Amino acid sequence: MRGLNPEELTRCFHTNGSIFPQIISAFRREIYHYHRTNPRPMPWRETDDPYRILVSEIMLQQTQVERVRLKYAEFLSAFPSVENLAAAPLSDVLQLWQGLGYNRRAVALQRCAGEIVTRWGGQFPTSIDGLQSLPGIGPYTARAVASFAFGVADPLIETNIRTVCIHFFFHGHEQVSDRQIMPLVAATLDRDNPREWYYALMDYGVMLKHKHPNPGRRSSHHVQQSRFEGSNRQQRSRLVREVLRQPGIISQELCGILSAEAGVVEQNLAALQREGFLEQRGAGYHIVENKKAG
DNA sequence: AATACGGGGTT
DNA sequence: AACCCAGTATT
Repeated sequence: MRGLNPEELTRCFHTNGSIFPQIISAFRREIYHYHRTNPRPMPWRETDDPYRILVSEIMLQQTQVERVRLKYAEFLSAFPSVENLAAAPLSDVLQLWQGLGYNRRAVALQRCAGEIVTRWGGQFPTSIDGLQSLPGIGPYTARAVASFAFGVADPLIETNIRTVCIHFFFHGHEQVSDRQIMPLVAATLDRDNPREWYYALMDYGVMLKHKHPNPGRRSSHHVQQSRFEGSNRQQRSRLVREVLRQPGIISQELCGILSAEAGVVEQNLAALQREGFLEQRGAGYHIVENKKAG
């Protein structure tokens, strides 16, 4: 039986504008109790290696845990170290990434590895600012890596944490912004063990979504996504797959295979070049190749 | 502040 | 079919 009543917590928080120590303790007990009694083992929770943690965090952006498990093992087996990833052909990285979604994450991750090797001497930056200066690493991922790899306790928000806070502290509220949620994350954070605390909070959020209509819908940042079938995202992903399958393929052939209009294909090709996926040699399109030293 | 970005699993 | 996903970069 839960000792925390969302209505009561919400009223208490909003009439005082702050949260009492007793409430913080009770909240932590509830979250940690669930975490202890419902373990969710994950390989990236069993390491302190920043490289392994970064790989997991990039894969987990907008992607569910169960879908990441397999790719994660495969990826680390293919690219066991940051040096290894930095030196790998982008086409290998993209090939392995297929099925995970959001290919640009793979491009960013490899660039990130390159910068860590060349600009940071192979050592990960340990500060949030240093991490966030790297490609593909934003406010959440910088703090996640800092917390999970280096024990840095700094408030962070992602979808599960948002869900938990809205459920307990914004009962009956709509259009809740992250700006409103952040003080709660900061106040309740277990500064002695941010890593375990965040794991627990995230697991609790996942559970809540199974038991209630997703409280995350009451976030002001919640957006309904456009359909994938027939979208440009779909075209673009097929285009990348085709260039992986047939390096050097030309625009005209792509139009045929994808049964798409030339204008659409040209536009996607141009965007993929700008974003560092593709390069054109003669008429043919290739996945970008590493510059060779010497 | 809005959009684009993947793709598969769950309801 | 709709909904969801350990977000980020660009407009």
